[in-house]
Amino acid sequence: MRISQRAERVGVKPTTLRFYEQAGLLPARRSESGYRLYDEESVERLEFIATGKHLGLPLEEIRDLLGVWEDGLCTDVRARPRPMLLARLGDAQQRAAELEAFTDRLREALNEIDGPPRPGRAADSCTRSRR
Amino acid sequence: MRISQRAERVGVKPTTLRFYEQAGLLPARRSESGYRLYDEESVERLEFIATGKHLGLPLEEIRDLLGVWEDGLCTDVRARPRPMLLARLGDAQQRAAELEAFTDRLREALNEIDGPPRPGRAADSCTRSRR
DNA sequence: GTTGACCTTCGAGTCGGCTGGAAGGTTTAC
DNA sequence: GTAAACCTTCCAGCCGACTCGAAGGTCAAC
Repeated sequence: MRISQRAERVGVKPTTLRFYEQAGLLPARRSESGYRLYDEESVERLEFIATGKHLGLPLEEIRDLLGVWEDGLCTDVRARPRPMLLARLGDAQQRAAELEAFTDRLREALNEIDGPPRPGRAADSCTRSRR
Repeated sequence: MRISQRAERVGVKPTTLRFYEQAGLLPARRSESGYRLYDEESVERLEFIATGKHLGLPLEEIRDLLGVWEDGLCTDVRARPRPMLLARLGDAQQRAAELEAFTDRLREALNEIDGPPRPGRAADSCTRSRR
């Protein structure tokens, strides 16, 4: 599959795929004439990249993590990715906690908007002070 | 409290606070001579900003959400922020799911690294194909 | 065999989010 | 009263992550 089709199927632009290749995130085979060729594995990688990006990881980090999936489980590299995985795991847990606090705040705001109008709170009581 | 102290106390640079003010995220009172002055509320706002950033929201979005906390609960603006809050809530839930899937993959990789060496898998079986 | 869609590389541009420097005003301590 | 530390505005620069355009090669269809 060539670059345009792959790009379209995952919802990005061909330039982005070229950029990812250059950044070491998405290797591509080449045809005889030099065209990039993508197989199904590239979809998996691109989904992984999308998730990492959505979680706010920089491409460099995503590239390293991809390296862990891709060929990181061989004995000779066993030791290397461990600290990174642990660090990322810690991040992810912290982020999950933040996310929960954040959704709580959002829900709270929604409740205040949607809930029954509270008697003690007139419209003109709206000041800069919160809660 | 002036800009340097506030910046130091929340772990950012004064330039960043000025940038946030200019971007409409962090208003500041001014002294007679024009110095920015920050009260305790600014810490709350900055924590909120930090969380939003950590969740990957653009500053523009964070600014709008801050507007909701800040003065969004008055009757005359009740209707406005609701769709945004719902959208953000949806995002947050989706993100939480992604985060969980991601930590699962991290843990899985750690298990493969740390776990007992599996007999059927020699060091030279390390190929590009995954799992 | 030429047209048009697609591909290549390379280099420059864009955008968000800062970051730093210059030129000058204020405050504090000696 | 002056030096150091801090503040102001303004404007230019940087970094990550794309995004685009130019100049040219490839390939399928007519």
